[in-house]
Amino acid sequence: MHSRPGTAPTIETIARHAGVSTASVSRVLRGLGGRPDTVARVRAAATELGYVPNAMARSLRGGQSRQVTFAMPDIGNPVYIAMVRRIQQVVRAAGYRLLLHSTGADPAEELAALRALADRHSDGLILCPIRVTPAHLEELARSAAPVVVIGSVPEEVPVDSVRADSVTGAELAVRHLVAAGRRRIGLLNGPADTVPGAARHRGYERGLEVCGLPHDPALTSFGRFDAVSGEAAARDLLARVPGVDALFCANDLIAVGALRALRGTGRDVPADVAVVGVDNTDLAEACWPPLTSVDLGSQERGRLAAELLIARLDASGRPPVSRLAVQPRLVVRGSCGSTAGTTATHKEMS
Amino acid sequence: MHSRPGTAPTIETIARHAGVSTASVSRVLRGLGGRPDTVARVRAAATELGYVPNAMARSLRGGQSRQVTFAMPDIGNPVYIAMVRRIQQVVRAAGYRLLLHSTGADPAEELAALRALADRHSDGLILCPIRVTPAHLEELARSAAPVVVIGSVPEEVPVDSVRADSVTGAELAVRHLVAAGRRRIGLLNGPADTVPGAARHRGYERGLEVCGLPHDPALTSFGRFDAVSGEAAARDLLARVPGVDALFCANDLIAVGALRALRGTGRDVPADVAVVGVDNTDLAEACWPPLTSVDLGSQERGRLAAELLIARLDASGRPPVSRLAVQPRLVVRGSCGSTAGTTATHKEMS
DNA sequence: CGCGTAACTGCAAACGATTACAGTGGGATG
DNA sequence: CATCCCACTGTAATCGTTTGCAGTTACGCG
Repeated sequence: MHSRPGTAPTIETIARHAGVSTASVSRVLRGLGGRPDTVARVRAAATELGYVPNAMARSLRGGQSRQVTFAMPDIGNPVYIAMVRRIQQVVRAAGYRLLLHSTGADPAEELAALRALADRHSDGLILCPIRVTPAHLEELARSAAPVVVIGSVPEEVPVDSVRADSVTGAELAVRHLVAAGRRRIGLLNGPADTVPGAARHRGYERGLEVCGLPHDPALTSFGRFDAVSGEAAARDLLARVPGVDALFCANDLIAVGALRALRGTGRDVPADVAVVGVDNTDLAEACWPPLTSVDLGSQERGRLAAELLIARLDASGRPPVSRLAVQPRLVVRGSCGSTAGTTATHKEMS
Repeated sequence: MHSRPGTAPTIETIARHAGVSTASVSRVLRGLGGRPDTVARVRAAATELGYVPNAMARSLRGGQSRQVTFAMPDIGNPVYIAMVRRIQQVVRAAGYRLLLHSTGADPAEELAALRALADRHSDGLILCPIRVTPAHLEELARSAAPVVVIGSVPEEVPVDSVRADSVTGAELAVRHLVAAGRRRIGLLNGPADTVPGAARHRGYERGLEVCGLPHDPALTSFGRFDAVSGEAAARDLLARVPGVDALFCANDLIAVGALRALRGTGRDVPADVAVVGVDNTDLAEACWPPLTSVDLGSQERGRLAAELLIARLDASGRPPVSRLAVQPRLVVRGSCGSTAGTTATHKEMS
């Protein structure tokens, strides 16, 4: 069983055991010189007693916890898992531990995550908000530790960020559907008052406009960013406008729900209705037909965000604020009855 | 931007500001009495200066970090996400933060997670190992902080654990397939030398035996626990034994791969080949046809593990070792051409 | 042999909070 | 008015580590 409190050897134990001062133990163990015999004795004592430095004491003294937090809306959405994976890679390589915080897309929880930085348990935060309220901006401005936002923040807030170009992504999807001969393209969106919801709506309208198609509000529906909501919204829309020949879904979860609804109402995908999702998650490969999806570079956003944060933490000088954007890429699969594709890039913007 | 180091107010700052000692500040802020005017002054100073107690200092003094770690094999597998979600719920409710560690099913990483407890950055660990080596048992026995294992550990290791009954789960699946009229049932397994791999293999054999079917080793294949491996294994098996009429897959990822292979070789599911997965993840609902899957109670295992850990952390007395087991349950969907089901229970075993 | 220099070492002060202990005051009681 | 009690407060030690500073030692060189 695990050791009783007060049992673990401290630097003091080692010092007594090796007949030197605690200062020497610390120095030897951190590799800062020492006479060969001292080094040997300390090393020996340390291994013999199985000494491990106390991380909390070290953090207190050193002023940093070597931990970073990732706060995301919903751990059930595979797109965030993709981010977590990359973030974990980067931060672990840099010697940081990763704390997780699934906020449930609740602004209050997001603010809590930001405010929690004040207690210094975390050296930095990667925040993936889905709505950005004035309160967010306020807290971002006075945050106690560096924050990197995955998403869009107004220019005037001097915070590192990595955003996807959702608008262009949605436009890409619509144009692809039009190129494939679709004319009555529905939009199954998430909540209208979220940043991604608004952006994808805008991109959808822009896509229609560019292609010279009319914008029929009856083809647009708002719900949540999950499969259950997606299925319900699709059924609704299909009932309301039976002639729909394509559905652009604001994320892959919604798309999966839509596929279910389409099967449930006896339509073939892609023959009767084409479907396109967003995020290019593992789900897109798992479902049937395989889902054409707009890849918003979640992996890359995760990696970049983590790298930005680490850079800011490790840099002694204050690097200038970075605002990165990742370019969308359409990954064509079976659900839209077509085969053309585009490729991804990301570019730095400021 | 975030505040420069040394800027944040400490208990000392508040003390000076309120004209009292640091002890009084601490007491007031922890709600341990005080004269009304003192309380008022301290509270006022604290809010005015935006004081937040330093978590590291508190941890050092208090001897606990109020953090727990969850180490799992693969964050890309939705079954572990289901666990994370529940674990996070429980530990947050108890006032703990959650650290994440995806080990990549690498025993060395798992051992590292165990040993990392020695630096006291985490008060406890929930470990989900996929192999259990003697080294694991050794480290478990001398771990520096409480550990709860999700999975099977030998009786003689006195560690809290929550296990699924994979053997019975696999047996359930096979019996169901036989009841649905299948006779040549293949097994697409993960690695043979893993605990779940071995258990599911055993359950598969037991199922065949109980139903009086011959056990043909040609129908069994071992690979990894992911979709790519599942697809390859399925193609192999189908080429080797064209007459297979059912595939029992050791997890949902493998099953998703198998579905792809079946479609690729022009077979209908469930008409030609029935498919059953394990874990009942979100994927089972997302794919087509919807996947019949053995629910091994991942959500409940996550919850129970977290509760066990919290109980051991908060309890002053040492609670006896708990070994919980969660009962499997078959969730029938379209992929096996049948409609009967069973229900889940879990029971305490020691 | 004396001196300067360099390497090593130990003491003690931080880091920021909690808390045992002792002191202070006020009010109630005799 | 003296006494006791109690609630409150402050001092200082403590958690375990790192690190500035000063003191020690050894060694090379003139």
